Amino acid sequence: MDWKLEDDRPIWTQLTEQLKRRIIAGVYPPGSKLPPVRELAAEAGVNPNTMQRALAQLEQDGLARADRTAGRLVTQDAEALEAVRTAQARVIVQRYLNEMAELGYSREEAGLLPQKEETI
Amino acid sequence: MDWKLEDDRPIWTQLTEQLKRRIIAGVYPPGSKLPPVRELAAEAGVNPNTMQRALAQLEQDGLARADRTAGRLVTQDAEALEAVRTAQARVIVQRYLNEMAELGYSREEAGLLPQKEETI
DNA sequence: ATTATTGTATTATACACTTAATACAATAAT
DNA sequence: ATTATTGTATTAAGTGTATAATACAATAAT
Repeated sequence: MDWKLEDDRPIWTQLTEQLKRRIIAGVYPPGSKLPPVRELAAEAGVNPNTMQRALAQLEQDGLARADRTAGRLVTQDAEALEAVRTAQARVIVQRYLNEMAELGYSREEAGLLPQKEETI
Repeated sequence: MDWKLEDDRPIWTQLTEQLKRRIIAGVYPPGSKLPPVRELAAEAGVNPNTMQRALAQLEQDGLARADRTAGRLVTQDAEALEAVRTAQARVIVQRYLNEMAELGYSREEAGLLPQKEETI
C-alpha cells in the first residue's frame, strides 16, 4: 500500500486516514510498534513535522499511543479497531449514496452500479 | 439544494462541484442564465471573489460561458452535460470501491452494502 | 559511560486560500 | 443620456498548511 496524496486536502489529514487504514487492514497489527516518525515521513515523502501532526491525530483518535523513547504502539483493543472499521464503512457507503443521489441516480441504480461498474 | 461547505478542502472547488451538480440536476437548465456572481456569493455565504473563482473553473470545464454584461449562460450542449454526469458517476463508483477495498471489504461485500446500508 | 534513537518543540519562511474593499469596462434598463 | 447591473481585476490583510533547520529530553543500545 503506497502513500497516495492528493493536493486538495491537508496532507496531514490524509496521512492520518491512511495510517488508520493500515492499522485496520493489519499492516500495523494491534500492539505492534509503528515505524519512527522520521522513517514514516521519509516513506511518505513529507516533512517530519507533517507526519508528526498526523500521528498526533491518530493518537487523539485512540488508535495509538506514544512511549516517549520506546516508539509508538498501536492500540491492542481489537474491538475498538473493528468499531473504527465499520464506522468508516458506514461513512463511505452513506457518502456514496448521497453523491449518486445528487447526480440524479435512483437508489436502485446507485445500489447496482458498484457490482457492474463496467456498464457506466 | 443548499450550499454545503466542508472546511477541509478549498471552498472554491466545492462551489464548482455543487454548481456542476445543479446544472446536471436541471436546477440551472441548459441555455439558462445563472444568477449573478454577487448573488450566488451571497446565497452561499462566501466572498464574491471566491464564487468568481468557482465560476471561472466551471467555465474552463465547458459548462458555462460569460457574456460580459449579459450574465453567464449554462451550455446548451445536452450531450456534454450527460457526459459530465456519467463521468462523475464513474469517479464516484470507483472511489467507493477503492475505499472499501482499503478497509478490507471484498468486492462482493462492497457491491452489496449500498443496497442494504442499514446492515452495517 | 557513551552513543544512538525516539518523540517532541521551536523558529523562520513560503505558499495557497479567503475575505474585504474598491475600481473599471461594457451594456442593459430607465 | 443617465443609471444600474454585470463580469472582472487589484491590493491588502489574516489564516492554515507545509517545509526547513535545529534543538532538547528520555531511554535503548553499545
